[in-house]
Amino acid sequence: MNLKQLSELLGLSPTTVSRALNGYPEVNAKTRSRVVAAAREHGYVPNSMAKRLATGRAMAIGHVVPLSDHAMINPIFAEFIAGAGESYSRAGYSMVLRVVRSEEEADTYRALAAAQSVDAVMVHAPRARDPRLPLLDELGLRYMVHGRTEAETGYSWLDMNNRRAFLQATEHLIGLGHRRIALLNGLPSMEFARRRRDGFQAALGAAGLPIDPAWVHGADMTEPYGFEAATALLGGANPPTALVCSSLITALGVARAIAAQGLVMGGAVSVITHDDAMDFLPNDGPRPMFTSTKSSVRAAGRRMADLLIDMIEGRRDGPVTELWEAELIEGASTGPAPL
Amino acid sequence: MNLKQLSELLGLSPTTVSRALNGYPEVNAKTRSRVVAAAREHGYVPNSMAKRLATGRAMAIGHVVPLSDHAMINPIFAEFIAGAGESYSRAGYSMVLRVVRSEEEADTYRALAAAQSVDAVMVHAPRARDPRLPLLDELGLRYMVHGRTEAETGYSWLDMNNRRAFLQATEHLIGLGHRRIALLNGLPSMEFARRRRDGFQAALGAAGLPIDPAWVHGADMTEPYGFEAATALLGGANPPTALVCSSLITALGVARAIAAQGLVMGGAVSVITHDDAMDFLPNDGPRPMFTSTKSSVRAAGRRMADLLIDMIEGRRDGPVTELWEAELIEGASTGPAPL
DNA sequence: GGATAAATTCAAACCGCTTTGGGATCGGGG
DNA sequence: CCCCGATCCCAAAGCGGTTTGAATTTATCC
Repeated sequence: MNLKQLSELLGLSPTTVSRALNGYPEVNAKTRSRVVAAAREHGYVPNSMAKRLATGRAMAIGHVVPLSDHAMINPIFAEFIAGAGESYSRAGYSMVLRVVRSEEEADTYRALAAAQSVDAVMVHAPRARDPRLPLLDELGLRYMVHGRTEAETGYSWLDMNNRRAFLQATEHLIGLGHRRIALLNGLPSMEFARRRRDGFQAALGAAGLPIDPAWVHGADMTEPYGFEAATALLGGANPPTALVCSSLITALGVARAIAAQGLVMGGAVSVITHDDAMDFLPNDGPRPMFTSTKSSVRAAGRRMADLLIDMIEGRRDGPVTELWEAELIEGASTGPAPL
Repeated sequence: MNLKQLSELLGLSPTTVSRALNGYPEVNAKTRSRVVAAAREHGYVPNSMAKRLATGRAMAIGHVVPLSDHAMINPIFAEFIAGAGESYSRAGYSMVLRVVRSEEEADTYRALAAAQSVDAVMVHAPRARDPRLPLLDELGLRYMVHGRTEAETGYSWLDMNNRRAFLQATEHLIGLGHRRIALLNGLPSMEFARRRRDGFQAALGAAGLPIDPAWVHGADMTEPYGFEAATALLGGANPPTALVCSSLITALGVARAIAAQGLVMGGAVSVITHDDAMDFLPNDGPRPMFTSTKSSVRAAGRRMADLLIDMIEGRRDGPVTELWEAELIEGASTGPAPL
């Protein structure tokens, strides 16, 4: 059933039927309800391609994820997708996902722009000076960044206050008497990791504690990474009494390492981790397993999608930025520093 | 730059330019190379909506994920998406993801079909008799199922041999002398979980071991689920000496529970888990942490996308089915049953 | 060299919707 | 009673491609 057939069936012109269904004012209320009823009855839904072609709006938002970059296709990304997808669906948009080899990334953006396949794109995991932003500016493709680059103005972004979260986490440990604290960060090339390290080091500096570069690690946030890094750290001479960790997954590896050494987490060794609130790893309840700085990536995805759609539809303009604060939640993994 | 502009610029008709770019034979080789060169030079890319409207092919594959169903938006789903996305991109398709409330699921399929927004859909996490399949048949929407329903014919699917994997895993434990074995399965409503339980019970039955329903658990495969179920099992009277587990994530919770009881995994308690090969939880190396039945979900996504595209493009027809065998890999989590 | 077949190219119709620019139709005011 | 502005509806022209059917060129053969 297409528009023409429906209009013939109703004895109306396609024009009127189209207007009736799209809520234009110049159609009689009676006519409109007749049209709407018929459309529903016959299950008429406008052909999406025809509609998109005619309106020039793709009703879609692109996500380009480079393949070689392991850190992207991970549970955190999945959470974001879930949140954004929720908002997209609610607004009638669809998500266009392209998984490409990283050397094809730029061309993929070009193609998306040239083919007008999407109304905007979402940019994930920015670097300090990310080449994607100037490219997208050049292409005239609207975008929003999850996270920030080094610069914080001139584009739309939503970010967690990584620096402050890690500052607070570290201060929390210092407040518990810890003096020897290590950091298991994400990939150093990622801007979020830089900011987290900044916060971590700022807290140490403010407390007059030395910063040992050997105690600052950075890698893809896997479970074995946590295990191995923690094992090495704890096995060294004069080991740290506390660890700050960038991901709950890595923290699980840390917990495993601590147990393997016969130590007790929250006793001899304290751990505090950032928690992206993934629902297959709930770290909650009255006494969560880990003390954490928590911020829901899914909620961020939802919010960013809403904002981006507002921009696309002209309800909001100019770069919009939002900085979210993580919540420090006390769990079982921290305790006073051992004497 | 659109087709008309490009053709004027070349002094050719849109017809010829279109044909030249799409590889039709009835165009002079010289003309073709001239057209191709000009297109590349001016960065001409056909408007995707116009092309899709004209050809009637959406060049997109839909994934509808119901929101309330927590089990779907999880790392396993993300892996699948990554694999399928890879194939889609290679073939020029895009993935259309719709995250909807479960009560909207059917209507979403109807809308996708009516609007002709996708050429096919991928069906995830089927139940024994999944209402989606008859719906899709009725809508005439092509689809492929990741997993199987109770029935195994009449539709296209790719599945892991869940029954045999769990049969072998259980046999492996029995071979090590274990007599008291528990199962931590996925959600019982899922068909894959039923098949896994079948395999598990078949192995017990074949060995003449009793099947204690209290030792068969089923839930969303989270980490705390593993911890709690294992804690309860191990804390009981006459506890199991081995556990079969449906997911590496849950297995991590099990490992934590074992450590918390002061037991040694692979010693007093053996664990064998299914491993979907998620790259943030690599369970490999010369001596992986867990003995596992391994099957890459990402590879499954890749393969299914390839098959589905073959069907869409007419290179293959009739229901196609593929049954993958998981690989049993010995790790550190299993050992002979304690005396 | 002209007829005939093959190789190229083109004009126009079409995909299914939106939207512009008019026409009817109707009610109210002068 | 006639005119004018609303109100409601419609024909036709896009949107930017593909594809059919026909026209034009070029090559081939007697």
